Amino acid sequence: MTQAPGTRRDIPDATVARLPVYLRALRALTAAGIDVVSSEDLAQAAGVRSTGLRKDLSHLGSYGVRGVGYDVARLSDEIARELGLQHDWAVAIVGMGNLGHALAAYSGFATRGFKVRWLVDEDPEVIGTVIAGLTVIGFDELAMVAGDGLIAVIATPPTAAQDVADQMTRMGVRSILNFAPCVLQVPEGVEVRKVDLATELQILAFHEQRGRDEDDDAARLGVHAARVAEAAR
Amino acid sequence: MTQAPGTRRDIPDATVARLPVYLRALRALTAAGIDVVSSEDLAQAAGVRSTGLRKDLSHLGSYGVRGVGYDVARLSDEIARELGLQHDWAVAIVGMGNLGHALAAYSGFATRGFKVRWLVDEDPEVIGTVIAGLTVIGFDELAMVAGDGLIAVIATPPTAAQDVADQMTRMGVRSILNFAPCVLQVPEGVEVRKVDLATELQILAFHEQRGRDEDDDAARLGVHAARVAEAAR
DNA sequence: AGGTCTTTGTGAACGCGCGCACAAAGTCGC
DNA sequence: GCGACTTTGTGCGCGCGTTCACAAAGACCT
Ligand SMILES: NC(=O)c1ccc[n+]([C@@H]2O[C@H](COP(=O)([O-])OP(=O)(O)OC[C@H]3O[C@@H](n4cnc5c(N)ncnc54)[C@H](O)[C@@H]3O)[C@@H](O)[C@H]2O)c1
Ligand SMILES: NC(=O)c1ccc[n+]([C@@H]2O[C@H](COP(=O)([O-])OP(=O)(O)OC[C@H]3O[C@@H](n4cnc5c(N)ncnc54)[C@H](O)[C@@H]3O)[C@@H](O)[C@H]2O)c1
Repeated sequence: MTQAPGTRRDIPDATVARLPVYLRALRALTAAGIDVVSSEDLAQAAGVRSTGLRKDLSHLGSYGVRGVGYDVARLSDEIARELGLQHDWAVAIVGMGNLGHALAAYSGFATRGFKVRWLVDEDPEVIGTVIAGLTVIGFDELAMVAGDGLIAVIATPPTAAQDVADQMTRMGVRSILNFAPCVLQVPEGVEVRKVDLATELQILAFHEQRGRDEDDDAARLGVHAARVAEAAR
Repeated sequence: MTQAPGTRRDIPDATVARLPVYLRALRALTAAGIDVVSSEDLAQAAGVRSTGLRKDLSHLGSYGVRGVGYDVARLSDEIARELGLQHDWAVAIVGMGNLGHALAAYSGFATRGFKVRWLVDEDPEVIGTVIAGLTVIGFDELAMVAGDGLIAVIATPPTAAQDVADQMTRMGVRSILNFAPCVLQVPEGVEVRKVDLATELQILAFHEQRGRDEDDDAARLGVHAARVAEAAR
């Protein structure tokens, strides 16, 4: 590695998006009692090519041992550090409907560096109720307690999402995960990631149809070939 | 357009991933009573650049009118056709826990070309119960009724996901949306898309930390500059 | 009917990310 | 200790996607 400690490294977005997958695979290896892994095996577990994995890891320094592989614990720590997961991040879920309930009850956040700390809604009927051990609060209350580095999850209807995003950014939130199927306008410096299930299904539908059309083509070509053969004799 | 009707067009993956967003924006315009839109305005609504939007649309043919813009209804139809949304697609949700319940109750699928037709679980306690108007069934029952073009949504714990995927592919499913945080191995020709919330949050955490570090750097540089200034006088 | 003006569609340049090939480095056997 | 073997780290080329610049096409005004 030619990287001085403490120096800012610019890691490609594509690599950053894969680091969580590597981290998950590494945790699974730890749980299985494996403490050294080759790039080939780890790549297999993460569903990528080994050469790509090595290039990704090279961006955070050279923590592998040639002829041996990577120390699972060491690499886990390095990736976690790079992702900023030494400490838990506080999460606020906004919109406690069907989806908000499921998210509040989800145990997968706590094991991966996040603590759902606030549940927020607008409906006076919902505010004050207890969900998964947390009392639902309103925006005014959140504005008073929200600290730096809070991550907001928007699970309101799309009609309310922009308004919610505006309020969150006003109180200093710079990271938003949006489940509402709509485009959010946010100020410079605020990062939005979206999860859109219907969009995912529509992409699947496109390929499903394409596969079906290709089958049709194959059938047509088969018929055509048969006709040619018939005409030829 | 230099494209003969009925010819297979190869549309870039990146474009396919954006078509659903355009379609959603177009539907909103229809609802607002707008029937002609410029690439500039549509791009704004979709959160992309107008030049990129036009290039995307050019892949499906030239349906715009120069000097005017695009006919909203016409373009909606063309995109829906391209995505294979003339008819609804049947969806089976596997794993009726917290997330499965929320998905089954979600109204956003029906309005965007999908019909949740089967709810599947393994637990005998859950099989036979009615959720959102549908009776939960087991795999054996699904295998008997599942038709061609079925899209499977996996909402089971990650430990069960691979097994579920195997069973689904065996019964001919070629499109899977996976919510379990794990990598799925599937045969050639089967398309898997994954939704991993913890991964999304970790990507946000990375940028959040990076922003924080940059603030630190700015502060440090400020201190440094002050010291330099002090030393200079 | 002709001119102007708006907006589309596309060729070309650019940058990024992926895959390949290979050298460097370190381990293990003898 | 030395050689063979394993596995990492990286320079390079290629293909894809995004952006830019501009010409073509049609509407609208006079
Ligand atoms: N349910 C799902 O499985 C699912 C799946 C994908 C996407 N989504 C999307 O997630 C969002 C939530 O879905 P849902 O099914 O939970 O909806 P829901 O109607 O059940 O719940 C919405 C909640 O948001 C609250 N809310 C409304 N406006 C608010 C505001 N301004 N501030 C704070 N809270 C507000 C409401 O009081 C309600 O509790 C929707 O945008 C939906 O499209 C849901
Ligand atoms: N709850 C959330 O908000 C949330 C968010 C993100 C991801 N996830 C992921 O989604 C998945 C489901 O989460 P959940 O909270 O609903 O879990 P859950 O434990 O509440 O429900 C899991 C359900 O799957 C069923 N199941 C288990 N094995 C099965 C099998 N082999 N075949 C069919 N059904 C089977 C169980 O009977 C149960 O009903 C998990 O992988 C979780 O990590 C959940």
